[in-house]
Amino acid sequence: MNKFDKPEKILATALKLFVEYGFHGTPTSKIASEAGVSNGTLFHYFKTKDELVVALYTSLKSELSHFLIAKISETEVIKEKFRKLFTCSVEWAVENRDAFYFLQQFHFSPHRGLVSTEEIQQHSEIHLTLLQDARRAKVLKPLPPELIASLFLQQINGLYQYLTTHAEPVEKQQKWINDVFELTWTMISNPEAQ
Amino acid sequence: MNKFDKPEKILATALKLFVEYGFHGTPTSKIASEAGVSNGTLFHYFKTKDELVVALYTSLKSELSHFLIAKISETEVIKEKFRKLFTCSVEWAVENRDAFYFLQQFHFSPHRGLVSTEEIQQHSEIHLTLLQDARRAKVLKPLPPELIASLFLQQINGLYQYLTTHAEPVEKQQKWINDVFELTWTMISNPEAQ
DNA sequence: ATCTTTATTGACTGATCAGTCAATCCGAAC
DNA sequence: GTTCGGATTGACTGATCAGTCAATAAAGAT
Repeated sequence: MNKFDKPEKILATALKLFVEYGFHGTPTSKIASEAGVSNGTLFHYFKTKDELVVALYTSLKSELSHFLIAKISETEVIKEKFRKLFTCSVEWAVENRDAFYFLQQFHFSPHRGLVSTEEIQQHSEIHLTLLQDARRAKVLKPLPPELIASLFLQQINGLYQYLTTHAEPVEKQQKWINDVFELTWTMISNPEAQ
Repeated sequence: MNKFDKPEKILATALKLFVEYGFHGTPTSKIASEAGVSNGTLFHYFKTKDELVVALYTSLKSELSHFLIAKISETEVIKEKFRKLFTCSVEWAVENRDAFYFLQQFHFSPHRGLVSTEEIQQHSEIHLTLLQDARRAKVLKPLPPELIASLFLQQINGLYQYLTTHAEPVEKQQKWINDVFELTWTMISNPEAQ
């Protein structure tokens, strides 16, 4: 194995094990051995176990973030940007179940406090700017932006939950994703304007 | 302290500590000492730490469940039942932040597998029967019931998230709760029938 | 070729902690 | 007042595991 791959391999292995056994249930020794490196190497790249957990979180967050930014910049109309954001988020979540699950797991763990607020906000920058654009264009209901953001994100979550627990053919999945997006859009958009 | 209070006191203390430090970050010894009992007493009432975690989960779940059932049985019209279910869930969540947070934390932890599927379903019985009633009355959109349930639950979640991170006067909170319920209802209900 | 830095190893340690247990305590029953 | 079963205690243990370290190897640098 190329040395440059090792930290990546460690992160990938940690993800798999954390999702299966939790942070506590996964000893660093097991991560190291399953990743095919020695105990010491793991601590060479990540000073502590906590640092490894946080590194995994930021790595996945920015992966998702870049993926979404790339997809969204292709479109122009605001509603279509929202649609892209929605569908791509769900698709990424379903195709990277472990990663998406881990992000939730992390969110509801004390490790969350180890990530600075700025870093967290930097990753939801897309959502915020898109929301501001929509606000300026007056296409949104008169609700607090943060509330709209929260509802929007939880719709993605709800869909992820459903799709990962009910096996369905891909076309059906696509249909639900589009249907739920339309419902969500009706929910948050202002019928008066636009 | 009355001996009958001890298991309850242990559960309450565990809740507080689990939310603050996580399952792993909370030694049983700390739970015992903060609850004002000895190490041995804790293990007298709960054979293992895992059993304590699961006991806390089922205890909170059934507390919420009974609370909701009591509130809902007061009303008759289906939409009003949904409204009650929604508003009461959110209010309970906001007034029992730690408890609601813990339920999520538990949900995204390996402990989840320790609770039998039947037990989990038993606790969401209200949601399921209400959903079946609504289905029979044909007031819902033609989507899979589980998908509707998931979206409904995540709306509660999104609102909880917003309300717990943005301090607002109680009247405002009430307004958002009602507004979001109406939005949710429009989202899941069939405008044709009713 | 020599020197310096960085990567890698795995045996080791010190601390932590879940769970045990023998001993006491307490209250209820009769 | 004696008996008996559960409640309570806290010191103790065996196992686990995060993180160290001294030694070795490999990779660059000049």
